[in-house]
Amino acid sequence: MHISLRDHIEKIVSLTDEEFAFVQRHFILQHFKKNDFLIIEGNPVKHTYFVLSGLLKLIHTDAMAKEHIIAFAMEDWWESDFFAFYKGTKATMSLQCLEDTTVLCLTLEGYNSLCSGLHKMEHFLLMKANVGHIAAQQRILSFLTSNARERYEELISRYPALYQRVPKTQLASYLGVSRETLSRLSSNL
Amino acid sequence: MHISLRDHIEKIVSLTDEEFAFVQRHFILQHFKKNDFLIIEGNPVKHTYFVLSGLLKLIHTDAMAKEHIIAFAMEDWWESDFFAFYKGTKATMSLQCLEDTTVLCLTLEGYNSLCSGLHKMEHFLLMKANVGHIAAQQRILSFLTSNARERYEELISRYPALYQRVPKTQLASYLGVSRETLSRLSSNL
DNA sequence: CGCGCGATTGAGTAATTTCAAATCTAGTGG
DNA sequence: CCACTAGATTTGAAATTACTCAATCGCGCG
Repeated sequence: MHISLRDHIEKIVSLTDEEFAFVQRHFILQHFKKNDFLIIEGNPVKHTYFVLSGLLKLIHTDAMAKEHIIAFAMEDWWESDFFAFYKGTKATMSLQCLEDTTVLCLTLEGYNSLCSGLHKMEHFLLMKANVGHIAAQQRILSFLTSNARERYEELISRYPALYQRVPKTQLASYLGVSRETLSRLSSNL
Repeated sequence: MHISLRDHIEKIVSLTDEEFAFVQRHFILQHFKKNDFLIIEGNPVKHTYFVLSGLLKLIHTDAMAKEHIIAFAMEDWWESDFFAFYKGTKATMSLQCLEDTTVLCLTLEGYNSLCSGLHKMEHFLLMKANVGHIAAQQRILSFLTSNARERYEELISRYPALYQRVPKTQLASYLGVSRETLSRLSSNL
């Protein structure tokens, strides 16, 4: 039960069969098991990933070995350590499976070839980057304006599926509170 | 003493004189005074802005009339309420001058004309959007991993100029702490 | 049954907020 | 030059919020 890459792209730009064939040649299909790493902090970042099914977390591990979740990536999302991916530097974040996950992989060469070979795809990627930027700004805003309880409510109302699919500990790590605090918050809603 | 738009663009893609002339026709130059608003919450968003000189803040005002700073925009930065700009909806953020400021304004039509008329500019804008996305993610990460003192130190080490140019109250509002807390933090560094 | 993981609860501590008051500073007008 | 004012900053004290550490609970699974 996978999202179709073509449908995903055609939400933004329409493609001929020929064009889509060109696009498709740039991607490699890969399967990962729960807890597998797609990107490991300190290693090079070979790909940006389009999630067909499953669930990923983009994390950073701090000096005290505490894990922080920068983003979840579910079906139909793109994710990577974008800075390291574009710059060719070592990853400062890891990308790990919360569930068995199927992704399409795109290399930087593929990315550039896609942009220069098919204008529409550059436009598509521009729209995607803008959406990512906007989403990140929204999250910053929720850190500024909302306390832990409100952020928790926002999260589960926006992504009800997450509540079912991931342990509360992971939600706490995304919200920036301890698991104990999150537990106390959810007990008296 | 302005940044040159052409230099700014040519950091990423090179342009012929002819191409730059085409680009330039899309922008309007505007001057604003300290405290003026470029975007007002609840109003339509006509432009995205490239800052030539001065300093802006992108803010959201919450239910208790408390102001939160989502971003500063200094020389050489692009800023807008991007969601409202792209979607043509009402602004959920305001954009206001912290100093007298000169900007180049680009409408959505201009943006689209630029993208379709000159491929290189679409690539340029894609790079800019990616940088914006990455910067926003970094800020999320600093909320997750750092306490107020650490965020404050990061901020002034990354943007020492801000320390001089804006009142501490504004820095507090960017960092997500009360001005009193920020004052106590800076007193015992 | 018993293990292991995740979730909960309690108690004490640390960080931050709020509200109020006191200071400080730069600019203005006399 | 001084007095005055508005804005910005600092300080104090009490209240709130979240954290840590430790113990306990609940449940699915071999």
